[in-house]
Amino acid sequence: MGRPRSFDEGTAVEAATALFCERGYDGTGVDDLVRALGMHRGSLYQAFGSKRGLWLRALRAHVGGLAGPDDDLTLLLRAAVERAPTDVETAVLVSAGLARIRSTLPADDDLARVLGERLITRAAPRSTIEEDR
Amino acid sequence: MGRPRSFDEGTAVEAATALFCERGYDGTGVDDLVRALGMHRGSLYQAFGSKRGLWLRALRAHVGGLAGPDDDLTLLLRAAVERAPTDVETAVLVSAGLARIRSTLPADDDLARVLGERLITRAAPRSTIEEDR
DNA sequence: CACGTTCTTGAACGATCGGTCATGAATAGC
DNA sequence: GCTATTCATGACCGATCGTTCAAGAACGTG
Repeated sequence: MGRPRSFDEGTAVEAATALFCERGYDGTGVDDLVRALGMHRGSLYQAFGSKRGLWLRALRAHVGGLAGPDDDLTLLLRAAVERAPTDVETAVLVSAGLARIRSTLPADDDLARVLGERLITRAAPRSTIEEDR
Repeated sequence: MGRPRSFDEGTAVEAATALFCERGYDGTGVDDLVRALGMHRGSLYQAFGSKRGLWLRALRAHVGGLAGPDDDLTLLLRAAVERAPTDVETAVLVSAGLARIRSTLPADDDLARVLGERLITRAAPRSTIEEDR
């Protein structure tokens, strides 16, 4: 019973994921989330409890969807570097994500190489995939 | 001429480096820096221009001191993931740092593996080096 | 000693931070 | 139609953000 929700929770989590990928956890304000998700502050806090709650939801979904080394690893990288050292729950989810990717690789120690490659690509001054022109 | 500085710039940059390593860029407030550096806000801004100025100073020093794959890469990792995507100067310094490490490795593509290993270690739920007990 | 210069000191700024709360609207069961 | 329950709405909170600024103290030079 009660008033029905006017937003789709999955869609909201996806939008939050996109924002967190682009600006990181600390770089994303609740106002940004409110704007991007198209919901109001109160609704956001009622649905997800806190900014961190929404972050964990997004990360959990991201990790659960990981299928192989070619997936987008942006959120996992940000989580590992920015949040894992100070947020245990994030660290646990990151571990799970790493395990998922590792299990799809021929050799266990290929994981480090895959992660390193992604990191190097993302950190390039002009973070463009194409290299010509 | 003029009044002499009451702090050592190198020491201040080192203290800032430690803080940025521990809490990241966004996670470190100017108040934190002021406390850790033992100087006042005005002095900090006069000496380094801005929080970002101090960050770039610290990162530049860190990158310049990189000698091999066994060095502490925390600041470089944080810079690559947290700042490089949105801060061109940071991205350039990260590139320089990566190049320095790569040049000390037998094969070029070993760099990715080294970085990935560090990332995995740092992201572990209990970020401890020892594994027993 | 007076002057120009550089650094110190700490109060103050507007902006933004994450989070809360009271009010009202929409639904289901009676 | 009444009640209970859930969600929407947006104003509001204190805290913290990065930054600026006016005043004064410490130096070298004339």
